[in-house]
Amino acid sequence: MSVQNFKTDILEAIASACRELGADVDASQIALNPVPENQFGDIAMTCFTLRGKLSALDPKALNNPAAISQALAEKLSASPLFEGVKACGPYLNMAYNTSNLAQIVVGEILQKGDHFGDAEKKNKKVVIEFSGPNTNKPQHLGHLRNNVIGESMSRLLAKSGYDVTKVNIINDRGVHICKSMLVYMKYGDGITPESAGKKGDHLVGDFYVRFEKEFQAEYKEWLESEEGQQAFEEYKSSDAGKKAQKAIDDYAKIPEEKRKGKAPADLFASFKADTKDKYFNTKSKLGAEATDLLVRWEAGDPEVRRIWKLLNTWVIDGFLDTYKTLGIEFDKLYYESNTYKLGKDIIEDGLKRGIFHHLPDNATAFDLSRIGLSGEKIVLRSNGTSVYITQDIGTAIERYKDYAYDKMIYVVADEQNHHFRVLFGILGELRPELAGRFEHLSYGMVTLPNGRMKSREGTVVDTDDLIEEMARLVREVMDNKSDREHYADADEAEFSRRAMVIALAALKYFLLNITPTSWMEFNPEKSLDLQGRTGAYCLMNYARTRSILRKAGYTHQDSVDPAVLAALRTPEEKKVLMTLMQCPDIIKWATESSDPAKIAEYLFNLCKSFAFIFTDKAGHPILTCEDPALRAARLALVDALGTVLRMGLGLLGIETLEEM
RNA sequence: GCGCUCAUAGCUCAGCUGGAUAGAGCAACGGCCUUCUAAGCCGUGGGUCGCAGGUUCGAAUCCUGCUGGGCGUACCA
Repeated sequence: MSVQNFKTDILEAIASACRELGADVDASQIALNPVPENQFGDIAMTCFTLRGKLSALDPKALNNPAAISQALAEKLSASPLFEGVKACGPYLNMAYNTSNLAQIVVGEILQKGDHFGDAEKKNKKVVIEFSGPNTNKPQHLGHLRNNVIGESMSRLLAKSGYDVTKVNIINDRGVHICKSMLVYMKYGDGITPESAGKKGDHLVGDFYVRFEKEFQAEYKEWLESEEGQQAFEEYKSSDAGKKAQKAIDDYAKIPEEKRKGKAPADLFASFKADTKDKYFNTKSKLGAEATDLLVRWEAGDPEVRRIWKLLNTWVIDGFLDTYKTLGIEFDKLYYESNTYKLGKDIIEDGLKRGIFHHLPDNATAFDLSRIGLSGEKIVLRSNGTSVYITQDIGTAIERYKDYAYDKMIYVVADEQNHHFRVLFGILGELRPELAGRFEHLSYGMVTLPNGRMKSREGTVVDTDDLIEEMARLVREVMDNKSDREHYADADEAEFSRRAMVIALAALKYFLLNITPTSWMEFNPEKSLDLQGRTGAYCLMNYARTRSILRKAGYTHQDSVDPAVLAALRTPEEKKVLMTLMQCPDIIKWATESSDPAKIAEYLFNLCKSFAFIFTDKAGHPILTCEDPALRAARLALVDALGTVLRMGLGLLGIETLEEM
């Protein structure tokens, strides 16, 4: 008997009771709900939907949910599956037979171990792309959210029976990396990560920051120059300028007490923002130098390529370090420098097939009304060069050649929702057989208490720094613990290993605890917490299970005498059993809804159900339990719970500790 | 302007595809370390689910309108 069969049996018993009362009901149509606290039973069926269906009932009862519930309760009361069935108004409430539940749930978990909850192999290939860093600066908190979501989804998909391939696309080409290269060439003076004592990605990030600083200075000087002032005058009378002025005027008209939201930027500030790119591309000396590097890179200039290669190696080594710390490995790294030319021939082919068309200036475009959107999307510029979407089209099709995927998932922030709608729409037109295989796993931004992270304002939270800070905080808590005897036989290396495991657990749990689609706030003061619903709490409860089992001299057995397990029967034990039983459904649900937060929430609930028992030494003694059968049953329960906890944390990419 | 999206406790977030008295963590307050790890356990207070309608036996959940945020609407990536 497995948990799955048990659930099927219950649905079948209810369906059968319905049939006996004259309704044509199939078990698969029955939906059960949890029962609110303080109500009888564990699981309930709502009887409104059965109105008029139980033809065996007398006419007065036929449309009365309470009567229907009552009739079904009478039919089911003899079932050995339940220790009680009760009609509570229109609800049919059922209480599981606890001993039976214990035998089924604990029995299956002990037997399957970490494979508890595994779905059957689906023989479907999923390629999941995540991380996608740029090689001009280190990864920040936003990337970290992407990384942990991607990793967790990969594990969930594998657990759910898919054949998963994890890929990363490194954006190692473009004007952004040229900016860092330029600073290195101008001021680098032969510096290396070793000589600077820095990770390569951080060093190159410093170059990038230096570029932005120099550029801002140059831009400021221009803005103050006669030419800049004149451009400002022109801006004032331009459409963009008038629009900005109107926003400012409109805001000023609102009475002060009624003003909501942010005030619009002043006219000069909006001019400054509006003109920055134009200045970079047409006036700036530094801009010209960076763009020149890009041109030389594309032409294959050996010196530019050498420096590019050098810096990229530094950065990517830095990224690999960070991935290693995070416990993330990719099956394949794609590099944009190898893929950016892909897609052009596919566009040419699509043009011949009438999917794309030329605009008057010779640019190639896709008519978005073909996919229910409006406007046109340029897929090749008038000069014939690629845009962002061109290479995405090429890469998706190239990857199909590599992996013949049934599904291709892109873990990318929600600011690109529209881009992916367009991309998937175009791919569906180009390759109808691939339509429906693409999914954008869209996630929200991580904000700070005062808004979005802005590199210009230096408010970006760096991933490596954050991990280090978290580990430091964990270490502080460890060092201040009152019961240090638990660490007695650990050495310094073991301390710091544990601190790192806990720190990563805390960060990953924090990021995964919130539904990916929601934007989330990171508050440096409050978010680095080890109390309450956190990764540390889950790890601690796992360590508690291990500690008890160690002290009991317990050794895991794949099967335990059902008669022993039948000793479990308190409401709190039942709560644990019922939570354990949910596990496979939660995994399925989290996978289907692309939401690791459902696992995070589940694990917290599981821990809480155990924490009560663990601390209730008087009511639920385990080690000190005098009844040998009950002691054995509780130890088996602790083993089962620890197993599910370890497996579930694994789905979040969180490693456990035997002691903490 | 148009498209997408969000609005739930003081704060950060859940709410299982319409079900019973809307939950958790943090923060506040009160208990609990001679006994299985106090990074803990137990308890108390705190919500007209943005507003107004509609559908339904039943709405935080579905529909419409409104208000207010956010993102997008590039021959940038």
